[in-house]
Amino acid sequence: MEKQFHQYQNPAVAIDLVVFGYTQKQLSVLLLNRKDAPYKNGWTLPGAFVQMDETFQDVCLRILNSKLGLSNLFLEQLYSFDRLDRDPRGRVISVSYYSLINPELFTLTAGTMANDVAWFGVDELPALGFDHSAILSTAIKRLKTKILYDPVGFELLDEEFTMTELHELYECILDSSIDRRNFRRKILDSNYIIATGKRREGLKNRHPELYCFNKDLKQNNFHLNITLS
Amino acid sequence: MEKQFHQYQNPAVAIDLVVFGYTQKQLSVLLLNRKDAPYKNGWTLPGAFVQMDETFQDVCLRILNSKLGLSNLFLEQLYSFDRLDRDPRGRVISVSYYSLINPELFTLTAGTMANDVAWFGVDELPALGFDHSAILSTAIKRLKTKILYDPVGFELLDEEFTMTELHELYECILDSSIDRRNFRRKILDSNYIIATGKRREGLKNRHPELYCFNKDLKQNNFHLNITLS
DNA sequence: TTACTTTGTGTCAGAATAACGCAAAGTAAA
DNA sequence: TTTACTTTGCGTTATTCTGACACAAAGTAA
Repeated sequence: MEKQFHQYQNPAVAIDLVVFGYTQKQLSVLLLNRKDAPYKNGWTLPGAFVQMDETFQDVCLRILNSKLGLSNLFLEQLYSFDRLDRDPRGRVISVSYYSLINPELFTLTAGTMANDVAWFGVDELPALGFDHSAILSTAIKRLKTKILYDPVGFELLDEEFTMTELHELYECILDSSIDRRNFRRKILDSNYIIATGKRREGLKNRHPELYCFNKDLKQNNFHLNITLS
Repeated sequence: MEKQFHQYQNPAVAIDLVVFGYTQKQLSVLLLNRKDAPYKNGWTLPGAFVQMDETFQDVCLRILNSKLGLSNLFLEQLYSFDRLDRDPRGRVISVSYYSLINPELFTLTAGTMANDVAWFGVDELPALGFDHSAILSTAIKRLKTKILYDPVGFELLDEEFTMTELHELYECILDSSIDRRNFRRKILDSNYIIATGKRREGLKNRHPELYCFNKDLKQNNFHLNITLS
């Protein structure tokens, strides 16, 4: 150990999570109402400090565990934030991750740190503590570009979904309208989404076809090149 | 200040830099020969610890300053690395950045921490200390995708360059051959690169046209969609 | 002068794409 | 069941984009 490890104090390192969900045709984010200062009773992204013996992934799972009944979910590093004054308590560097889940598969429970935990539509966000608005913007921007070249959207849907549901998801995230028929063709041409042969129950006669993510497909070009309008 | 800031020790945070250069038709990386343990006399990426009052950018410039006569250069955050055992001295989180420079515009000088500093072609790399091979792979992968949709390649060339030089740069970074005539068409169609009207001196008669980056152009789609072979 | 390489520009067939038509299936209400 | 309407699945077509390649003028080296 050299001087860095003792002589100087190190910045604290936190993980902040942007958990995306999709319900009622709306992209939502999981926020947490803080029980303690700073930003007491204010909304922030869920987060936690990185302890000496924890990897980023450890911390992510710890956060998710204390706020959700978690499962194996999509998790990707987003960006690291470093503004000196981003935390009023002192120097805290934030390494942010984002996650995609289907909210209907989980039940929310506020952990010990929070008064409440809730989904907010990305268009109806409250003011956020720390620099979490900047983190969230970065996450939304990343998601918008990511779904165009990487098949990650399915993480937000049921395992089986209709083409219309997938289409609405893309229109919602990209915040623009996409021609229904061209979208279908591009999605199916990619071979990443395949028909299950099944149709959803609960309607009168026949029902729209169900599709699912093609797990067998590893190496392929998924580049939607979607025309927005 | 709550318990995080005193009761627990925080991981150290370091910045590691991948400085790319391009000379003799080869993509190179700046490496540093360490004077002290760990990895004494071994090669690593240049790096430094983040002090309490420094932003990431501050640290990047500090590193570059002590190793190069630096100017305003392209600098972008790459990824944050967190393996518990990535530094034998103890827990160190690394936030990596990468930078693109034209090596001919700078002169290297080894700082106090290093025996030597040198350029290595990305195909002739020595073994690297810490997890720096992983950082470097991440940087190369990022660069390969980035030049396809963002006009950053010019950072590696002179302000004025021939179409052939740009073409060779792309073939070198992407490690594949690109049809010369289709490349030219796509580059010029993008309007990001324009002819200067000038021709390079020093040859017998007439010389190939010079081009430069179009600074006036802010919002445009630069998507090369290059066919590799 | 000759033989060769480099550079600038064009052509063209085939692929990809945006825009849009249409009919069958599903739904809701009388 | 009939009627009016919406949703879903599948085509068609004109246009643009792209890859592959030809060719000649300019530059270079003997």
